[in-house]
Amino acid sequence: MLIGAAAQASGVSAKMIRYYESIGLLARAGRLDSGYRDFDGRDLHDIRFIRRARDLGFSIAEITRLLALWRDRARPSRDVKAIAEKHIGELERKIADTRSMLTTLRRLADCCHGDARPDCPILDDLGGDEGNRANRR
Amino acid sequence: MLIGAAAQASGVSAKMIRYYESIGLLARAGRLDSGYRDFDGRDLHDIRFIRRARDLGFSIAEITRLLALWRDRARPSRDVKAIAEKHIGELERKIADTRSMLTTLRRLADCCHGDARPDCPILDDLGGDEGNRANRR
DNA sequence: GTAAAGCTTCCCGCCGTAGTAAGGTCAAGC
DNA sequence: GCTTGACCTTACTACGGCGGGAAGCTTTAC
Repeated sequence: MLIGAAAQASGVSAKMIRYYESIGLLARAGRLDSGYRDFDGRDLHDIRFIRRARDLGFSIAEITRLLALWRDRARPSRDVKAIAEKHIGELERKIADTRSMLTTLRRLADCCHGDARPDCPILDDLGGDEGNRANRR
Repeated sequence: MLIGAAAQASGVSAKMIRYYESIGLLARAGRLDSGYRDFDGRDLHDIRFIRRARDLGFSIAEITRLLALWRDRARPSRDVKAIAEKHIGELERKIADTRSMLTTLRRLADCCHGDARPDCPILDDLGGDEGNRANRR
């Protein structure tokens, strides 16, 4: 299976497959006489694993650990769960951060006429004096 | 006012102030005979503006436009509001994406014993056959 | 025989930030 | 005057995850 087919089958671009190999996330694939990479089922599995893990927002470093655990038949599920829960915490924090931006922004946008006049509470907040600023956090 | 004081007063690192100047987001600051940058009130205002806009998640490109609007006394607030609302949409999308990861991850983590045994629905999902995969979206 | 599609490596870009190195400047204290 | 240390300067590197493209080789199809 050539890299294009593996890309097609996994939803990961050929570019990224090479990249993952280069950073050691994927094992070095076998090569044909031509020098072309030749992927087998195991390789494809790993690529799909990476793809799914990235869809869940795991970082490359986390995926490295997850893949190692996957390969380890004697892994304690505790270790996997710990990684997942740490990531869950990060996602929750990210949502909270984004939501607080959103709250502020929506309040400001709601107060803005949005017409031809120059007065704008959004700019007042960004550029403005401390007194008039909306509560930011 | 030297760059260190401006950094202190704005909460933006000296590094980033130089960077913002280098990309044209900030006007080139005046210089003392020594070559040191010399920031005045206007400069400091802009730096603080940038800081607040970044706290709200605006990109550099958006801040460039927002700063230009701020400087334009004849701006239509409509333009400002449009930028804000576009950004609100992006934040909402980001939250939705993150939340859907979170939902899947939480379901998987809840099913994982998290003990010494190797069985793990999280790894099953990531590496597993299609049949057993949790509903991902 | 030739064209096109696919592969190879290598290098550059993005965004926003941090670090580090090698040097100039300035104020304080001896 | 001289040293010390804090501060400034530019210039380069790196990060995470990609994407783009050049220049060249291989394979397939007609």
